[in-house]
Amino acid sequence: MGKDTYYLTTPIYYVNDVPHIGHAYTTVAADVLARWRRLNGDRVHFLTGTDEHGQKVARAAEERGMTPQQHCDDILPRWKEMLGLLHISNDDFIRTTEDRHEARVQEFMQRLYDQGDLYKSTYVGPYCVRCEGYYAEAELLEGELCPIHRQPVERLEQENWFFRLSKYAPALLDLYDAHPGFVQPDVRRNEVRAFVEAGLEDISATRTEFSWGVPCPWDDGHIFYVWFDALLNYITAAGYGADEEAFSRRWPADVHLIGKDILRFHAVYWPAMLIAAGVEVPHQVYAHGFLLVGGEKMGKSNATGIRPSELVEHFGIDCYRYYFLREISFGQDGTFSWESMEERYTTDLANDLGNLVNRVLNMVGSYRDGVVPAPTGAAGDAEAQLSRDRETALAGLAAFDRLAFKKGLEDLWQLVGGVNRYVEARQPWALNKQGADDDLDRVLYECVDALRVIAVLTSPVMPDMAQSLWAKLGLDEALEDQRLPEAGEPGGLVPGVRTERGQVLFPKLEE
RNA sequence: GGCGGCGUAGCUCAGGGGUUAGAGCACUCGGCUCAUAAUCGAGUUGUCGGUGGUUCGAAUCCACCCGCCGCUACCA
Repeated sequence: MGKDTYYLTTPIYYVNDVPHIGHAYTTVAADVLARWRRLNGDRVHFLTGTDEHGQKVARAAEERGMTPQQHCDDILPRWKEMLGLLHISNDDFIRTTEDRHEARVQEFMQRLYDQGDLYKSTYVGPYCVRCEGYYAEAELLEGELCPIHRQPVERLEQENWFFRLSKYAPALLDLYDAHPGFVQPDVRRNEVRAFVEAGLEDISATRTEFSWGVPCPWDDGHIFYVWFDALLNYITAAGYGADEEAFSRRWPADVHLIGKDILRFHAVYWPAMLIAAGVEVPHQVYAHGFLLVGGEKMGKSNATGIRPSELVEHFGIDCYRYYFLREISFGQDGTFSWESMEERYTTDLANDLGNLVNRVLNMVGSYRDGVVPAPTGAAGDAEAQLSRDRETALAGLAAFDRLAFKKGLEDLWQLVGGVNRYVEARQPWALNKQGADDDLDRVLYECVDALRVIAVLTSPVMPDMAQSLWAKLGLDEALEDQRLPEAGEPGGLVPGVRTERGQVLFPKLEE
């Protein structure tokens, strides 16, 4: 069995973090991409999960008087709640503390060890005695101080197993050059390439100063460095070493969606590990930008200031999902603000889309008792223009495959605006007064048929709204059974269906 | 310091050697009245960061300068 599945992943989230709009951003984008591929008929496997090992987790657990496992189990629901809140359609959820993961990690690392890619050496790093742990240089405060105790750290040596990363630098450079799409966007690829070209050092792959991790099978007292453990989730969850058939259908992953802060691990360490083990590398690592809040980088301090649940409560889940993808170019940093979210809600969703649905269904209701008529009147210039707008939307949405969500949504709104313009051009209220029944039938049919297409095309981004809209149209088939390109073609609507005006979509926000 | 990127309308941004520089939002005027005072049309605003250069011609290429940002390894 060869690969036949579109496999995409989010990072696995560190349990100690509190879910904030940054995590939600990556996850929603991945979900939209997953739903988009399903809409196009792909078999999709969408993975997310939690990263549960490491010293910080062990410390946090200790402070709470729990075992690390208890601590993780206790916090896990927060992350699962986020997925529920955002209506994420992941097919699997991996925890790095699961047996299916740990056993495969050990096998993978054993393989690297057996073939000589791991060797014992001495790691020297800044160590805080009171923390009983090492820090990254970047974490230290001014003057080599421990960030917690504000006391000088000392250089301490530790015997570790090192991964021969340097050996794979040429292979990595070949990879970046042969597959420019491996790291995206281009800026990020350039960074990664420059980093590797400057020369790689081998990296330590095990730790001994604490024990909360996957045990090293050939050397008691060593556990694997959490990044080796964490990155491997992408293959352990896909069936590596356990279900070779499933694995071969999914791997290599089509895309790992990540934030740019973890680019190096995904674009350097990860492919090097895979190349070493003789496993194919993923097709793409896509690093999106940061969300800025009030002009500042999202950090631990202001991250908790805006909770996804707060925004979902105020704007609704559909607007939440729509806003971040429409407002910000996915590969670049972008600014979140309450005001811009209100603006998107009001202009794009309430005025353009919600009102369009309402005005169309109201006319079908008053002129034809809610029943969609057959398009009897002749089609002319207005219909041709509407058709072009539909083409624009369909062609434009393909931008989603490049993770250019903003561009795709812009083009999709060309159709929303197009239907509004079409209504203005044909003035169904005038046709009704004149008793031009055939023409009116044509217009109403075209409008509802376009709404049908809009429901289909918006469904990856706003699945709830799309479902409500679909229900209003009274169609027999299920929305989730719709597939492109057929469902995007004109005339797919069967005359005679009974529409229901119902509740307005995206009612105006309260002041 | 090195490498890379950015600086275009009030705001967010697109474009990228060639006729009068674009989009959305905001704003102004007009039309319509089916609709969530929604919608549709028309219109206003720019020394395209600065200086110099290449060119018949530069916002678009080059150099330098100013301002901002990213990467420059073992927290995740």
